[in-house]
Amino acid sequence: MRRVSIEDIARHAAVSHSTVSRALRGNKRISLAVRTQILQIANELGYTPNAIAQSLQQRQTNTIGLVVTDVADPFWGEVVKGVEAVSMHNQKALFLSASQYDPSRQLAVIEVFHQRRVDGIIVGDSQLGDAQIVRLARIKVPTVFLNSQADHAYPGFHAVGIDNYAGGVLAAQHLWALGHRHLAYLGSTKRPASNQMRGLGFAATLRGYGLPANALITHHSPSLEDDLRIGYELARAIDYTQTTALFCYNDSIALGALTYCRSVGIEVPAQLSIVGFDDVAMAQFSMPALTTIAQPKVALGETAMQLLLAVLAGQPTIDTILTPTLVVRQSSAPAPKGTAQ
Amino acid sequence: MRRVSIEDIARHAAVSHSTVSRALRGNKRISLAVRTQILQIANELGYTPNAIAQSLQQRQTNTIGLVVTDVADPFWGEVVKGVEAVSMHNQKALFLSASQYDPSRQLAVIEVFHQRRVDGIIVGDSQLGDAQIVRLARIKVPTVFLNSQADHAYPGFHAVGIDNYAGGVLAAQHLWALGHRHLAYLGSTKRPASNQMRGLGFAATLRGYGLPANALITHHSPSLEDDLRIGYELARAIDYTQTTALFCYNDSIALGALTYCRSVGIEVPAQLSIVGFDDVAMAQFSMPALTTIAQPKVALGETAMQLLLAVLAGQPTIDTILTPTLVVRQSSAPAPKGTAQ
DNA sequence: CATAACCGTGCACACGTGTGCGCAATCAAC
DNA sequence: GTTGATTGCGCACACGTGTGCACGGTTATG
Repeated sequence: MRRVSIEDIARHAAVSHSTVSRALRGNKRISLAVRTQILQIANELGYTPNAIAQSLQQRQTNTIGLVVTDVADPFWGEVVKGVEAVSMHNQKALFLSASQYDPSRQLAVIEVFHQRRVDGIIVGDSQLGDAQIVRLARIKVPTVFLNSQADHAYPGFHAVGIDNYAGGVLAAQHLWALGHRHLAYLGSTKRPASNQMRGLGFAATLRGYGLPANALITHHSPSLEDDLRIGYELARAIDYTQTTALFCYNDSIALGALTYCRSVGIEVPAQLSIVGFDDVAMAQFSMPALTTIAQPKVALGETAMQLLLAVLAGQPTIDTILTPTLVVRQSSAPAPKGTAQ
Repeated sequence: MRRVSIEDIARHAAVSHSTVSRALRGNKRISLAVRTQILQIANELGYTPNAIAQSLQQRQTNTIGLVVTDVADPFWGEVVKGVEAVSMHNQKALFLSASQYDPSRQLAVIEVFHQRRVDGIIVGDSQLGDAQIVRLARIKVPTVFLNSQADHAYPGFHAVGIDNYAGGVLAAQHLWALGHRHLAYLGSTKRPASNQMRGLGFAATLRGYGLPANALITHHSPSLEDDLRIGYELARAIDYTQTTALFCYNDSIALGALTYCRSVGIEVPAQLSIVGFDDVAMAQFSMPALTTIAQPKVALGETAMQLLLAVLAGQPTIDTILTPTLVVRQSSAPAPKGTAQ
């Protein structure tokens, strides 16, 4: 039942465990004859190095922890994919945990990671409050925040994210250019910061164009339900005798809204334009295909992991803010005639 | 820079590290006075137990490894969610890795897990060949296969999955009852075993009803591309002057097919019925909402993890096969008149 | 009062690995 | 033949934790 260790190999080869260790690591001071013999014995015995013992010795685990809000969310699925790919490629094992949008659970997960002595941590969609951050800062584990919902400006903390405000601006420019003059923003209370920035960029841009304040409606769902359902419910609350365009916090909400529209016979995009956010895989295959503000999701994950690796290597780093892009598809079109002011 | 250990606490409390260890673990033999003092010092010093050292000592890491084909796939996202939830709830940390449908990479990941001395492994969608399985069997780590693509009958190997054949039967019964007499199956070559069973259950049932062989077409995409795109391409190859119903390997393929149909003006379900498989979140929000064979995805992940925990606890276990269910929505309807033979 | 029972704590080892230092043997140089 | 350098390997320790055993001290018992 016991696993084979370098000690066992040493016994078979009639040498000390030190010699075996050096031979396996390719140390030059071990003679070729002994080295090849040891390698062969190791192979015969089916030796697998014990990473736990190595970690203890080296005070480094080659392990990183990733905490996201929900693995089943298509957005985070892609982010995780990016993180995992870079992580794997650099021989780091990846701990994954989900916080279910619960800040206290987010912190709990991080502390478990710390117990496991991960070399670094990536926190997706951080919703940690100040008190929790202070607690976190004490453990001094290099941490990268990915699309954080707050500014965490501490030494040892780094960030990767996208420019949510710019995303809101893009949506506003697009819809304004199409002639829409009564619009609504369907937001998410689960992610307060990014929600606010997207809405702000959207609203400020429209107001800059001269849109009166009462021509822009903002709705946020208070619930923690599935985003698709939230979109469905929020869309139901809109007065479509006026509103001709929806900008949604994300694609799931947009798709939920789209579903509502089709169920009550509102034609998209003829009567109503809908713009989403994220560009999840499904967005290009919905009917009509969804116009959306695309986040480079996989790149976001990759960048976060690369940033963390750079931090671990002691290289100087700077926080990264990626820029979203407008992807025009079929869910947005010129405003119906007679609706412009 | 060094982390605080029980040795440090011992020095502050003027006791030995043994006493500290026992105090922290609540050993009855330590006096209350000493215990409370030690706990306080530990708190002040910001002590966090070193799980690595504990793992080495206990020869158990409280860690499990999960390998799936693609984290960004909505199906696996939900499965991972289930695994993670149970794992977390039982104080086990979860290593996650993706194999990208590459069997050799799947094996490589497993060996990394073994190096890390995980207590158990869950392999999703296993595509390991016999040689690889033999190799795997040598390391003797309790392993659960989840929706495996092959029979891996070895001691220490367990399995959780769904009855793919029964799923095919359900689809056939449903479409036959609606009067469809010319049908097609759109399959996936990426998952040979489940693909075959779903197709077989479908075909055998139809043949049992008396459907002639040439009235059932089967298409498999050879590529490893995105499933949505595969569905789009496969749907394009069908002759719709005859075929009135599609049964698809999974929902992504079905949604891809649906997209194709709408792009060329084929009305679903009036002209064509489509049935998917999996019941991903998106299925209920597509237009029309997708009739599908539902897999209990989260339950699948939960069950796999619970089975693994039972194995680790030395309890007797039996492999589990969950049953899929038919979910009727709007993408399936009676066959158009005049098409029945 | 002597002995036994019990309670609280420390010593020492184990888990598996890597490495600084020393030591013996071989070899080259003068 | 002595010295010095070089090569190949083992000893011993460290990483942080848990635990069997022993040991000293206190209390109960006869």
